[in-house]
Amino acid sequence: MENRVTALLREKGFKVTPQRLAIYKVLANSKAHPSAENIFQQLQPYYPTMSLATVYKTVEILKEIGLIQVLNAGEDSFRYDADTSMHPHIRCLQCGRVDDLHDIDINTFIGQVAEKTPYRLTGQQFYFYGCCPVCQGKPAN
Amino acid sequence: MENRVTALLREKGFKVTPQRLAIYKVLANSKAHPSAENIFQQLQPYYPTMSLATVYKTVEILKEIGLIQVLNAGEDSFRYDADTSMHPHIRCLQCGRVDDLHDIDINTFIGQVAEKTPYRLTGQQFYFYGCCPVCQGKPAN
DNA sequence: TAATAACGAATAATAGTTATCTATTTATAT
DNA sequence: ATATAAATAGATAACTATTATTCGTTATTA
Repeated sequence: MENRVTALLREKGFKVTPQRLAIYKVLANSKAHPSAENIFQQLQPYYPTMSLATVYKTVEILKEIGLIQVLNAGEDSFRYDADTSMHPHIRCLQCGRVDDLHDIDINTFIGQVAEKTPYRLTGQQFYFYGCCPVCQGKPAN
Repeated sequence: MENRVTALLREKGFKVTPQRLAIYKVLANSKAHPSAENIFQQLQPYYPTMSLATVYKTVEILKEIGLIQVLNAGEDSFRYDADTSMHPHIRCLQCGRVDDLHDIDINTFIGQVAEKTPYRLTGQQFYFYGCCPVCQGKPAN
């Protein structure tokens, strides 16, 4: 799996560095859709000299070569997801966690839009909002 | 229509000011989903002393009392929409315009998600991306 | 019309992100 | 392995959207 990243970076003319592999690995091993700040903090113990700018530059590259997707779930910062398959996301308005929604048929929905809009479609993002199971047990803030 | 806004502001304990009515009117008369900066510029000729902070505070209030909805179509700024009905949006990746998508059945899609997720759903936003009819005629940038 | 609570404008502050600069590191060909 | 050229990482400054603060002004209510 690390080879695939290495190969793709080289193929697209980017150099392979430990930082880039580490940042991708954080995303590949997480289902929490971390933000740049988040990735930075997770790597801090292992790469104490790495700067936040490096994280931003790297996720930009990873997005460009199609290894990750960028999420904008109405927060003040972006999140990143190594699962590039097309799937909706859901955010808990109480605790802020963002989860994947899998096994949902999105194709009929997309097909419907494709039929009706004069746009040529190239992509889409679906965001749901609500209260996660954990927070349903807590008193509403 | 202006009476509805006036009444709702008062009812919720907010004062009715010319600036607030003007900002709402800009949104109500537009299908372009303007940003705060945009609203500010449109009102500049008529309210030359109005500050951008006033626009931000006002859209926050308008959102709170349910007169508008806030869009986050993956740009660096938010957009505002006086059409609070639940409808998907589509953004042209070339020129940046954002259009409404109407007459789309979103309920089966939402129903499907409601069934599968353990979250309690409270809302959703659907964003499509592509190339608008105008830009399809232009050379790709 | 007076009292009071909220507001608008100006400004400063904040936060996320991007640009710049230079020493260092990677890739490639010897 | 090593030298070389190109790209990168880190530090820092800059930038932009948004939010907070302050104070004179205005809308509401009686």
